[in-house]
Amino acid sequence: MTVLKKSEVKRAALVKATINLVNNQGFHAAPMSKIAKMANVSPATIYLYFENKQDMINQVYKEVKAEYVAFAFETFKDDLSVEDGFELVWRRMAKYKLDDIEKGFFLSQCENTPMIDVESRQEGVKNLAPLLDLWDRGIAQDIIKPLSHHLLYAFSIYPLAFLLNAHKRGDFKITNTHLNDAYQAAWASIKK
Amino acid sequence: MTVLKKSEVKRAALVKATINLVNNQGFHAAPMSKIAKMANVSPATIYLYFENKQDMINQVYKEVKAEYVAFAFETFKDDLSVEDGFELVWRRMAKYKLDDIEKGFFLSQCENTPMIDVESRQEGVKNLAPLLDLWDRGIAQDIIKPLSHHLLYAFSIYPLAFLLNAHKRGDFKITNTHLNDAYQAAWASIKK
Amino acid sequence: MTVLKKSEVKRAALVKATINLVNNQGFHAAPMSKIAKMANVSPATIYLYFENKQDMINQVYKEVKAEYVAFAFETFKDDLSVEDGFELVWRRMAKYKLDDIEKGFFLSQCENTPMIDVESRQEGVKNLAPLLDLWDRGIAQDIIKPLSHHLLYAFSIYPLAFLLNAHKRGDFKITNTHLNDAYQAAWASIKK
Amino acid sequence: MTVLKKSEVKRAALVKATINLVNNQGFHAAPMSKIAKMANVSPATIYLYFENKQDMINQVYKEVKAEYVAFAFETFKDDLSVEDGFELVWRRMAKYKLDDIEKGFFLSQCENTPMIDVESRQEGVKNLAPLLDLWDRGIAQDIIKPLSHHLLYAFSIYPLAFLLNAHKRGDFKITNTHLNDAYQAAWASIKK
DNA sequence: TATGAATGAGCGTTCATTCAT
DNA sequence: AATGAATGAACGCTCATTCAT
Repeated sequence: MTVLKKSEVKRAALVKATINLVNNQGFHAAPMSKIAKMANVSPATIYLYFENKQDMINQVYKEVKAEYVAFAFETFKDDLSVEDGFELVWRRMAKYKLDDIEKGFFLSQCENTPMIDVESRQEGVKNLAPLLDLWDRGIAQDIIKPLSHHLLYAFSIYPLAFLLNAHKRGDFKITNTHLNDAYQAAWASIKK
Repeated sequence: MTVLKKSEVKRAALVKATINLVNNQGFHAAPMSKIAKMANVSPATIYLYFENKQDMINQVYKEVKAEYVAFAFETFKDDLSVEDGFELVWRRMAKYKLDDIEKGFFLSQCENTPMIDVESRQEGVKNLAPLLDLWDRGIAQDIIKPLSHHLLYAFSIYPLAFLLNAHKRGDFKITNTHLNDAYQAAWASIKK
Repeated sequence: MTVLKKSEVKRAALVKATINLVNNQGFHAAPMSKIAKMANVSPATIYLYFENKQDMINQVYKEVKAEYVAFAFETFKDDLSVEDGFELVWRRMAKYKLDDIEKGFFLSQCENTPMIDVESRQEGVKNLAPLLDLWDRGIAQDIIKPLSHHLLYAFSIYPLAFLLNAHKRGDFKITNTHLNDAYQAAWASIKK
Repeated sequence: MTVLKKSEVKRAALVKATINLVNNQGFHAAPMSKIAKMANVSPATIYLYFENKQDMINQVYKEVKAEYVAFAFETFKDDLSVEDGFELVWRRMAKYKLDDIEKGFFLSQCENTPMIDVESRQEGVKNLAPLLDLWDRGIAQDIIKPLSHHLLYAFSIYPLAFLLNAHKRGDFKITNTHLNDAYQAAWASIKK
């Protein structure tokens, strides 16, 4: 509607190009010049939208993470039972990552790298609040083991990243059966 | 008479420096010049021990991975029951990573990065054979769920990487209790 | 309106610097950094105009060679007699090299070096076509010895390079008399 | 016979390796380490025989040049007629270069490069004294044109370098007929 | 005499970033 | 808002040379 619209297009192209390039060869093989070329803009244009490369990576991370979490919780409602709620969220997380492998893989790569700064990572975690609340409810109801959120996350959510990586590398094809098995394993690991 | 050739000392210093620098800032922030400086050698010396940077990273990865797996299986015996065997290996894996956080974290970082080439990764996986055999035995004995090795690994072993990263980042202190809880979760996720 | 884009100025400066440095110390003593400095640009700027050092040398060679040949044939016409045509071209070749000793010497240095790739050299030779045609005409008219073009070139044109080198080195000053003598020798060597 | 003998072998191997490598890719592609490897000695050993790379190249040049000239004049006698003497020397020069193409090509490459220092080049020229004397005799006898030695050399000897280069590059195969033609051209260019 | 290990300096090249328009 | 040209700094790596034995 406004003049800004055009810029949104360019920004989106830059974000997409960044994800694409980082995925294919890692951060070190995603130079600004290539990102610019893939997004069909001048290198200088990048700096109209982002402060620098660090900032760009972090913004892209935060955006994708936010989109991911939003999708995961979109149909979630507080009145669901703990188990139903967890399964719903878990399956939507898996769905998001499998439906948009590029973004899913990008998130996985960011999970362990020091390129994402502390603040961005914390902001990413904050979005998970509804899940943590659900876990706390489950713990209170004696349905879920009374463990640290870190442990619950490590065993029920984090494994998806590994499966996705193996899937993307071609080592392992995630079928529907695998997905069901995986959910069962996730739930088994945290349920009381 | 064990003679430590000077070269082995330098090589070890280089390996250590590589792990250290990669851990602190990621691969892209571990230039050869810094690695050399940290290892107290000339940049040119690196190339007496490694073909190039790629080769260096991969060799370091393979060495650490081999050491890690060797440690994990050191006291393992085939006549252990499936559950005892798994717990033994799991706890030694955790112990290795916690005792030498630097190496543990380095392995985590390597898990997802495209800097490690396919061949090195596969060699790393090959070392896990005894664990896979144990799982197969467990499946045959109806003790462990009949799942793909990828799934078993994702839920019972991979979560350790997440906990270690959080620990290293200072988000989360891994206590003995956590470790026991974690083992319970790992076992719960794969046991029938 | 002839607009000299800034870039053409820089490119020309780079070409000039390359010729200059290669002449003074040979290819191995003409590092990109020195070339950049002499041309008053950043090292990185070179790569906006040339793909790499090889490409640069070859482009410079081809340009100078083309300029040289263009000059040599500028006033040549097909209706000249064989002898007049040859003398004209020969003298203009000599004039070009003596008027711009730097370029002349550069061409000499390129004549024998493996730094010039096969393709560039062949392109350089292609430009000589009118001279080869003239020789063929001379052979047909029984004015010139029926020799391979290589032989005709070796004895009538190539010697200029030697004289130029000696001149540049200061061993030998090429006077007008020398030039006339040289032409006589060149003609004597190929005329029937 | 003496201890020196062994070193002569190594020295000779180094000289040969230098010629070989310089020929194949030019000076810039003949690093000391490769030369050492090809001569089956340690890089450090080179410095027992030569002061540094410059010195090495120059010594090799001087040696080959001396050998070449010695061969050329070996059967030459002062009582030969000017024309017979010239033909004899010319043909032996050609023979040397064609019989040992490696050395012949090496000399050609040295002819124009600034890598050979002034002193070495002059020493190379000094060896040609008998030829220059012959020319002077020819001039006195009114058989040869009264030209500067530089001119006589440029037209009667230097062309061989061009033919050899073309031959080595594979552009042009020097046959016996070509050789005879070449001699005729050489003589024609300088004879009165 | 001879070496393999080691090196500082410097190579060709690329990078994230900025400038002039 | 957008750019292509330009850049200083730094990269991975190689070189001629020296050192310890």
